[in-house]
Amino acid sequence: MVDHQEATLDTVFQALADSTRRAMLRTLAEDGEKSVSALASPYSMTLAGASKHVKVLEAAGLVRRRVEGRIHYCRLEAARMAEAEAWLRYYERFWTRRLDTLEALLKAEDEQAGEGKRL
Amino acid sequence: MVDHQEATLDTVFQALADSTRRAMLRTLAEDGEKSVSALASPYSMTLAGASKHVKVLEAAGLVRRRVEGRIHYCRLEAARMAEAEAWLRYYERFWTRRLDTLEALLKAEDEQAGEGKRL
DNA sequence: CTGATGATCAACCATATGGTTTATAATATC
DNA sequence: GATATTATAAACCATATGGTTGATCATCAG
Repeated sequence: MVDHQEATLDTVFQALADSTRRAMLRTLAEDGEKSVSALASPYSMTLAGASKHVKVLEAAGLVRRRVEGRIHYCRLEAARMAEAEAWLRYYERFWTRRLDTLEALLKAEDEQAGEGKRL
Repeated sequence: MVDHQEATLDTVFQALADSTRRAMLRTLAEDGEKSVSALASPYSMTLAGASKHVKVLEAAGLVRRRVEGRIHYCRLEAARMAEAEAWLRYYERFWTRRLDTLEALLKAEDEQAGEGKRL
């Protein structure tokens, strides 16, 4: 059980340790479903290269694929990030002494990302 | 600036993508300062191997080193995790949506069934 | 000074990673 | 059927990674 979780954290953190893949996840978060070539288009990289990145994300459980004809539609599967975030959250108490700095960071991130999410 | 942040996320996530290094960080969080060999002792690995892991953590800014005589004392530098956690936190809404929905459901049910109910 | 200890460095090895090119499979379109 | 489009697969390449062994350095204890 614990081993499985450790392996999951390995693959998730590994998948996140590449800026192209992180940008792909961000695109999926913003735009919803996208084909592989649509995901690939922003990058100066062959389609085959981008396809491999998508495969890494899929293997990490961060992306789900739905094949329709010759098009592979990808969508974000964010749940897998929960474990990673929980892992990091444990360490929050070690940096929250500088609470102001953190709060500023999160607030900036929040305003940049979540528009009109308030109820 | 953004590039620098991306590079930081690269190295931090990369450093976290190894269970030995994550365990070392946990040890430092629990026990405070530890020497390199003390950090290495739980693992069936040469001291040189463990030393390389410590170096990776140090390069990622997750560990600080204080040399005293021949002993290198390491301590956790958790602040660097804040960016990584902030990055992940953006995606929280994609996995908590189900919880939000559930919560709304329960709240409606609660209001319909029992008045003045405490949360 | 001698020897043991804590740690790094350098060289090496096997495998993984990020990328390419070329080929192939599957599906649209003409 | 012929051809173009979407995507993967396979082979390859350079570099990175996780680990080892052996040498070296610095320091502490006799």
